[in-house]
Amino acid sequence: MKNPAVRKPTQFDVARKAGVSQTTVSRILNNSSMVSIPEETRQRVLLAMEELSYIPDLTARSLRTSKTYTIAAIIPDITNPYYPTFVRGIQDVAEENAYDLVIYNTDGDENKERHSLKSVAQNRVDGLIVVPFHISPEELLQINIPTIQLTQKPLEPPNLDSIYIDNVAAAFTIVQHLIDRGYMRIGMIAGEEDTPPRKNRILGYQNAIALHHIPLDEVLVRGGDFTEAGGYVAMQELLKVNPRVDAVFAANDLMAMGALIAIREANLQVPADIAVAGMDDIPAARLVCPPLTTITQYQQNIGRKAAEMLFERLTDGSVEDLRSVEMPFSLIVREST
Amino acid sequence: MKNPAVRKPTQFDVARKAGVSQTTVSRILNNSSMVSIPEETRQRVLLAMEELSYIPDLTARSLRTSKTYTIAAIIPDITNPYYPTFVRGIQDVAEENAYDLVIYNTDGDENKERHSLKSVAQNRVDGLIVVPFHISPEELLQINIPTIQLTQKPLEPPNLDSIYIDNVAAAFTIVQHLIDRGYMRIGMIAGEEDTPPRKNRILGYQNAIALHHIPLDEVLVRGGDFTEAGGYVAMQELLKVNPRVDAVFAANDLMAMGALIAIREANLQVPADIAVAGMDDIPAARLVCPPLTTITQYQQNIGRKAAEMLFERLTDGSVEDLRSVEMPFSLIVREST
DNA sequence: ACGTAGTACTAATACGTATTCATAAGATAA
DNA sequence: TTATCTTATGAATACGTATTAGTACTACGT
Repeated sequence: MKNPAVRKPTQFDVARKAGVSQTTVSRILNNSSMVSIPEETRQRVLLAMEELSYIPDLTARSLRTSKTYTIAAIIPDITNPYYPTFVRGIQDVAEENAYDLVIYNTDGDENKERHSLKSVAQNRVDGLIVVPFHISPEELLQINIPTIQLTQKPLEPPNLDSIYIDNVAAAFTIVQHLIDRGYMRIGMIAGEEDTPPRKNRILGYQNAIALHHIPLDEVLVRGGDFTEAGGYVAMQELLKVNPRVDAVFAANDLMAMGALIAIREANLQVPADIAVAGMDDIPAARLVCPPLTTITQYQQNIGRKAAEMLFERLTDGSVEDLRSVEMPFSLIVREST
Repeated sequence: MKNPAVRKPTQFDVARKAGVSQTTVSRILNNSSMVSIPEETRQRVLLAMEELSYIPDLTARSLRTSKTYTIAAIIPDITNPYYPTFVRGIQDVAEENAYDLVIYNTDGDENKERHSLKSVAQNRVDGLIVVPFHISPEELLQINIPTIQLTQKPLEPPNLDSIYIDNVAAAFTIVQHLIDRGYMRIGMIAGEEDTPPRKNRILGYQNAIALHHIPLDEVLVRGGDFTEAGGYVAMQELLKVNPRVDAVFAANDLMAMGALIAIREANLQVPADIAVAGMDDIPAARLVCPPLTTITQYQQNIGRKAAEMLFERLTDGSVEDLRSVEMPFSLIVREST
């Protein structure tokens, strides 16, 4: 499989073959315009490279230039349908810039987040895009590489570039939609404790409820861990606690889908008996039945934008002001409400 | 954001601070058991590291040791729901081995596949897991690093480690299931031309059809590009070409879901009028309606196994025989058939 | 008393590259 | 003709680490 006998050719090998110095080879590779090289020599060297099938060693190059041509993304879980599109957005931009992407999954776990950061700090990457659940901006600042954060709102104070959607407004929008539709007893499945999305989405929910003097009762429930199973359990609890609930807002689509199943098992109809709204517009949202009303965040765009901001930092280097970019969301009404 | 003034501390800085040589620092870091270091010295050095918040430079380390502690995965598209779980399996094993993972998306495009390979060849990674659509084993051998391939069947000749599920048998199994259920006019949505999965799944389909002397007609259709949209169009064509079709086997779940939509729009019932079966058991498969009968490949296990095989090569180094590992699949019967 | 065997270190080097500094030959200017 | 400027090239070095090849110094057996 691996042939240890043959050493990979280096610039020295190419140089010897072409009858020039390693310096010249390097110059041709990077076509340094500072220095003139006759076409004849250039061709001779290129030919030698070809014949030896020389491939530059990125590691050595990195050591010399302090550039790894790699960026990192720290996300909770690629298995959560929210993230593949987000990551793909990042990756496309990375590729356009001839960069690689390494991915860390933290499962929203504090230790894993820290661990990922440590890895990133070892000069492995030139830049970082992170979806922080527990890590503070201060910790991110410490590792001292260009970083873009996905946050829930503008950073205060803004000590790091960030990109966010207004989760409070988004949650408000979808609950408002439920109210407009005439639903009055609106429960919420809120997701895991101590996570940033949970807090803001609850806030938006409460704002909408308060604004319309809707009887709040005690319909607010925690919903597991942003998974479908969590949503399923939470919905069962909701139905037990308050059987009169006529609509449910789940803090993400996965939980909304779990809720759909729980409702079906309770022999109730969606949306006739209970309306269900989710959030994120994951690909499956339009495929379940009934198709899910939700909020799209245009994840791929967020990924792209984050990466673009990062590369501006990487290439431009001009330390402009820190930016906090708000991204749009929009309501997608389908048949579940 | 980035403070260029402060140079990151190196082993030399630590050494100076602790009053020892850089050699000693390196020894302590790698706790080379070949050499004895008194506890007192060790503590002094560790303290110095702590105070300077020294972090080893992976790039330099890589150059010296020729190990990058990174592996690569080349896959078609992380946005295709088949792959996140597969990747997660790889990543979990990588993490257990303190390795990072970099991901390349090829979109099944030949140029992008080649391009990813080039990147991998630059000594960026210690090993590679690849889902090849167009790349030949010979090309993979050329880059001369430990590689595990996800294939459709045992390699012939086996010049590279591979892991596969028996796609022919899997397709046969699910078509057999349709036949058992009494369906007689079974169409297939086969996926993109010139792709390995397509060929084998068609073969399995044909085997089952042939075995039972089922009238074949001309119900076999190409189905776009393994996407839901492709499945949608293909199903429409199928219905037009042969309105009497009473079951459809789609070569993956995404296309099956597209088919479900096309069928719904034609005012037909699943499975009463037409049964639909997919393949892959992506997470959404059980959430659509009706829930999809399909074949699971246990993608996460495949990812894990591939990574484990890779790390055996990486750590053990003993060039054992090449392996071709078959992974299990199983039929999951839901309400769509 | 003297060789031998640890013990506790260090100096020097190599990994493959990009870059700075230097140089020799030819071209141009004076 | 001589001084200066280009052009074309190379030698030497640094990036930060792991490792090889020493070097003192102490302990110990005989």
